[in-house]
Amino acid sequence: MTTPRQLPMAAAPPRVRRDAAANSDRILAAARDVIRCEGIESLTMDHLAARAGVGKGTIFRAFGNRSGLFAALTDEAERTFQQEFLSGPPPLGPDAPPLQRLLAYGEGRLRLYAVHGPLLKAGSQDGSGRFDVPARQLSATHVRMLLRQCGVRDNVDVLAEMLLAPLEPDVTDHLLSTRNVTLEHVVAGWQRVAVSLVR
Amino acid sequence: MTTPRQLPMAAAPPRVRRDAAANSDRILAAARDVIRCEGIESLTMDHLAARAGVGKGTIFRAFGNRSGLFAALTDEAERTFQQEFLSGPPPLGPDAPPLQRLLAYGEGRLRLYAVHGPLLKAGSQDGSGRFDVPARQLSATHVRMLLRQCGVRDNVDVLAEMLLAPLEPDVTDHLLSTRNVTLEHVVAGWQRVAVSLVR
DNA sequence: AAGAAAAACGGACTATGGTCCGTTTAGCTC
DNA sequence: GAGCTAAACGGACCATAGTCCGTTTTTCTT
Repeated sequence: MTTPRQLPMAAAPPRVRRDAAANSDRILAAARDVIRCEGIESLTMDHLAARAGVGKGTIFRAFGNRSGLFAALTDEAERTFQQEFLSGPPPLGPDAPPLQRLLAYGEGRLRLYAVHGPLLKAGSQDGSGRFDVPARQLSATHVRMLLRQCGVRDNVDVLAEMLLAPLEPDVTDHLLSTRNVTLEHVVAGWQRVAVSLVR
Repeated sequence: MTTPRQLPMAAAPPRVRRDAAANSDRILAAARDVIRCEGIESLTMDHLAARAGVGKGTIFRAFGNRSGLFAALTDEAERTFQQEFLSGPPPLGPDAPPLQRLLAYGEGRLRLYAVHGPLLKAGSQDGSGRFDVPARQLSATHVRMLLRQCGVRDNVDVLAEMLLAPLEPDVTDHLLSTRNVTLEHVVAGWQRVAVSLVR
């Protein structure tokens, strides 16, 4: 993240103690285990601490809060997706034209839901703080850049949020569960909004 | 409220006991009082119960949960807005052309935030259940209707949600507080999305 | 007006996310 | 390897939303 770009040996890399790393791993493993065996609604912090053989404080020290834990559970997929849209091949990566990249971004984000649906839903921040997560900020920056590259000049900050808001997991969840709609419909709808906005 | 439109004596009107009604009023009054004097973050259920001179169970019996309480606090403004877009004068009401109504709807919804911002923010349902509130369903139905009247034929369910999602209070709150943006910018951005979608 | 049935009351109780701080341990220095 | 320091640990503790059920009150019936 904030690793210095300079000489690798300078500027104190904040060493991670081995017990801390090991505990984080055990917590994540236990969390996946609980989710698989008992369902996501059984994943309380107390239960998880007991299951991982760890104090509750350790979980909060490692992940900050419940949302941080869920973020960590989906971190690998998120990082992969970030790599793809930052430096991967077309249509997500920088070698594709900007509109194509934008459409691919939305589709990718929505399909992430299809894979990690319950996780994302359970982990979505409760109101405040949802926007402060680094991954979300990166996404916002990315969409703003693509909008500019598509020729949008005015009000880019606002328009980017207008495009990002419908990508939140609960929107897709609602559409899929209560209206007669498939993920393909959601993708197509979002892309239609994006195309017409840029055109 | 839910007074029957038909013959008053038919269809068992579920009588509201007088003590219940009085307590609801006292709770709402106490809530506004606490918010005004001590700030919205001091409005815990225990505190409110003590302040209203009422048991905590009474609050939950009357409003269901914390979100229900906040919904009740903004109920009057919400009902007024509903009246306006269902049967009021143009540009919100049925005598205006559909696109104009749609733009006015978005603006009205966003300006509601300017008035009741903290309330709406604090009361916004925590993830699940946000879509099941009657007011939200009415809004969704309204936007779907307007989209159809604007000539949108395909995927109306999805497109309506794409337009509704950015109207959630936390989006506006984020834009206003962290980016250099005014409510007018938010309104203009949303309207641009709506116009380009329909065109 | 008295009695009965249904509804509402209230506050102790539960569940759960998150904090605090005295104790333990990893990793560095000599 | 002994000792030191900063970091991590862990579980008691706190705050708060929401539930439960014995008690009280309203309102209907006769």
